[in-house]
Amino acid sequence: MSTLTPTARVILGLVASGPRTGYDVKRIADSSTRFFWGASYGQIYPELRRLEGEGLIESSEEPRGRVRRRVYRITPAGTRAVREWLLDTETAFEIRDEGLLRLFFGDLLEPEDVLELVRRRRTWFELTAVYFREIGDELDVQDDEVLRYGIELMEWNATWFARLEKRLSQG
Amino acid sequence: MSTLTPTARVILGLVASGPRTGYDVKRIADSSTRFFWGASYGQIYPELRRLEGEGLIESSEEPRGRVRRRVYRITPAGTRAVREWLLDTETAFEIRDEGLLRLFFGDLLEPEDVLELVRRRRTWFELTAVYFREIGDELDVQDDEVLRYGIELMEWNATWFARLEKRLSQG
DNA sequence: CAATGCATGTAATAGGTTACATGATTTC
DNA sequence: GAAATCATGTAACCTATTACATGCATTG
Repeated sequence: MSTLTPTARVILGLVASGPRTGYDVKRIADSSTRFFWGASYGQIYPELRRLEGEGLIESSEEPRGRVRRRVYRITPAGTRAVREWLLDTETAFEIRDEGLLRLFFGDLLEPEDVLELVRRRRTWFELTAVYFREIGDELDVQDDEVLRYGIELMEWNATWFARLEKRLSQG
Repeated sequence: MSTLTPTARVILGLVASGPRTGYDVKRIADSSTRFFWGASYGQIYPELRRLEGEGLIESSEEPRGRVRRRVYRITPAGTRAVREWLLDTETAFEIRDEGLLRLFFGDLLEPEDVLELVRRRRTWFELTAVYFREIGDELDVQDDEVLRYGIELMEWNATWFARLEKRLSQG
């Protein structure tokens, strides 16, 4: 049983959700999983071939006119692999947040600079929350738990930094 | 002006906070910035030499007994570089969350499996929140905004997944 | 005297992005 | 007929982790 990379699992999951071209995978990932696990072309096309080599997906040429086009579909072995991964207990959770890093080194700055940093951060989270809401309205996916999580996480962050802002400006 | 990698900035920030050996940097990063930006030995030692080569830090041999030991200190140019970075507006924010990815592909699972997944996630966040609190108690850093953020973020997540759990089990 | 901690380092490998090249089709 | 979208791909590069090697000092 080969161990798949996280990106391979994203790709496998997307193909398991329906027949996809490499281009499809990129497009869908960019508008959904991107926020918690992205994928670039440099990964997608080689990985699709690798997954096919391992028998987890299979493909057929389905050109549109004269545009060559390869559609991938999940195999029974692929379905088993996806389910196995989804039921696995291992949990990778990682935040890479440069703003938080800056706050951590706040002692190296003047108090007013820290305040400005916090203010910018609050604004950024507010804007991102709005942006996520717009995605939901456009795609009309009110029942998407993950998108809901994203929106509420951004809102929580905006609130947290607004509170810190108040504390710092009064403190 | 060379552009520093995020890890280089973490290292630079830690050296700016006080004289450090490579070992110090690793130890401190592991107990603090690790949760939002880690650093491994494979990065630290070469990066310290690179930063010294650029004149942002300088070092001196300060052996303890017969154990060779090189202590790095920030230079004026290094101080300028750190401040410049801290005041920069660019914000890298990234979450890599496999649990969320699993939830996203929930349609590929039976509802009871999704419920179990959500339950495990809730538990994990609860435990992590407790763990973060313990770090705060041990280090006695009640005024550390970043640690506070970590604790509250874990608690918010625990609550969010508890709510989802309820929603799913009631249908 | 064993285990743990302090201390430095590197080679191999993994994982991923960026930037580019190519060309058809559809939409405005 | 220009621009956007669909579609596939790769070479070069960057960043980072893992696993290992080495050895002294301190603590129980």
